Amino acid sequence: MNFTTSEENYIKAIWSLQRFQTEVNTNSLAKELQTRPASVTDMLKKLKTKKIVHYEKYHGFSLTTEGKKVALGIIRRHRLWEFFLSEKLKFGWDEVHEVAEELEHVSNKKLIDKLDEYLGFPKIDPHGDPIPDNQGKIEIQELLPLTEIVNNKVVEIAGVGNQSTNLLELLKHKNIQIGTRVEIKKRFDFDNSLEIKIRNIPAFTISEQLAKNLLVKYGK
Amino acid sequence: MNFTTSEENYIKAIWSLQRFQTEVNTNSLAKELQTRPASVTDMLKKLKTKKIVHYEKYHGFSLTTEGKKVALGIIRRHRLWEFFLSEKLKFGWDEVHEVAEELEHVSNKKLIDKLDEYLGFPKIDPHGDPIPDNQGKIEIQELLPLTEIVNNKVVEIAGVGNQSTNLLELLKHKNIQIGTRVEIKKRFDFDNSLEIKIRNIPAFTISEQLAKNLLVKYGK
DNA sequence: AAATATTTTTAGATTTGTCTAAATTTAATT
DNA sequence: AATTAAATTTAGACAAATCTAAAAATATTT
Repeated sequence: MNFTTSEENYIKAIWSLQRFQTEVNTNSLAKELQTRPASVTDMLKKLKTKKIVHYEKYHGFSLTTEGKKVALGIIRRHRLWEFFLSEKLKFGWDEVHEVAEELEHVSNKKLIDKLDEYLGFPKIDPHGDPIPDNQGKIEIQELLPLTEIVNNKVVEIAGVGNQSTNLLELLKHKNIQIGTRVEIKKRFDFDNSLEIKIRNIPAFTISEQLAKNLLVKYGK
Repeated sequence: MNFTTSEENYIKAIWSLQRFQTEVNTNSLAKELQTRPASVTDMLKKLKTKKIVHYEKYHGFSLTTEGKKVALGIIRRHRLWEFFLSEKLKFGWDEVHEVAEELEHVSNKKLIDKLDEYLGFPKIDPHGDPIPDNQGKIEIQELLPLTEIVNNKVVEIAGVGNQSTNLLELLKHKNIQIGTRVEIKKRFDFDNSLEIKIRNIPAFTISEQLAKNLLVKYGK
């Protein structure tokens, strides 16, 4: 089945929200998509008839098995284009998301599979997120927010909590990237800010807000 | 200014038709876009308010200077993607057009300029059409009479030597149009007639006289 | 130049995706 | 449990892009 750009954006947004909150609701989806709750309700009805979401009015919603499959297809396209933009066209890792948002809606399957092959079947996009393969299989990554890590343990940044320009701008300024190794040196109870240390750079503090959005690989 | 996918398709189609027929009319544009004349009229009104076309009702239309500029931007994106698909992703030359039709509507300027650079600033797309540069400059196509082309090379008819009714009648009868792709299969020295092949039609011969008046696109 | 044919435009509907404002349902609080 | 607050949905409207059918303008033919 084919989906409009708008439908795809809804499906993708539901998928994203489902990862962090089991319960997805109309208001949070509206906020995520920068639209109105009434518009979300309208689209949910449509996606229900297409068997993409389970939905009973006033009682929340979630992606069906088919819906998840569709979502992973969109995520695959998005992340492959991000990889292409970063690796081949030399875009900064903080610039790729926005462009990939547009490219992801070109849904020609052959195009995406050939792009995948051309890129060498990459497993991880420039933000550290796993890229689903052409069967929709995705490697599950165990990532924890930096706030959960004990002091003095070196961990590697492997993802970010969201893709907002504001967050990415801040990370760029602070020179934090995917792959950067950090350790927490001190915690300040006053505002829950953290003093962190990156190799070759003097220690500096970051806000609780930021720390929550830095997802790190947790050594098993 | 930004344009919808639909607007861009109209602009591109007008540009294409303008190349071959000085006079573009509602019906031919409707046919080109596989839509209805009434829809064309609606869109023309819209494009007029955006200063993309000169248009007086019942009296034809054409792209403004601005409209031509926009058209060349779309053509540039289309042809760069075609080149990418063919050169990098190894699509067949007959498959690239369809995919490029979708990619061309992603109008991020930085993306296109970086893609151009990555591809080595190509001048010609896989169909032999020139690619406008980032200033919108396009190399004028060199057209050659079919008689100058070697055997077994597929070329596209892009013009005719003269506009006589007799010639046009003959072309119509033989089902040869602008855009028709032909290749020469055999040459007969006796009268310099050519056996030519058009896709889906059995090969047939044409006179030297006619071949001299068929102008074709010559890559490079 | 009158009649006919063709082309183009208008009028009014339809679909998609959105909105506001009001109504309804569910959740939270007293 | 009744009231208030919050979340969600409905009703009705709108803009974009399309369509059909009919009307209007232009072109062609007799």
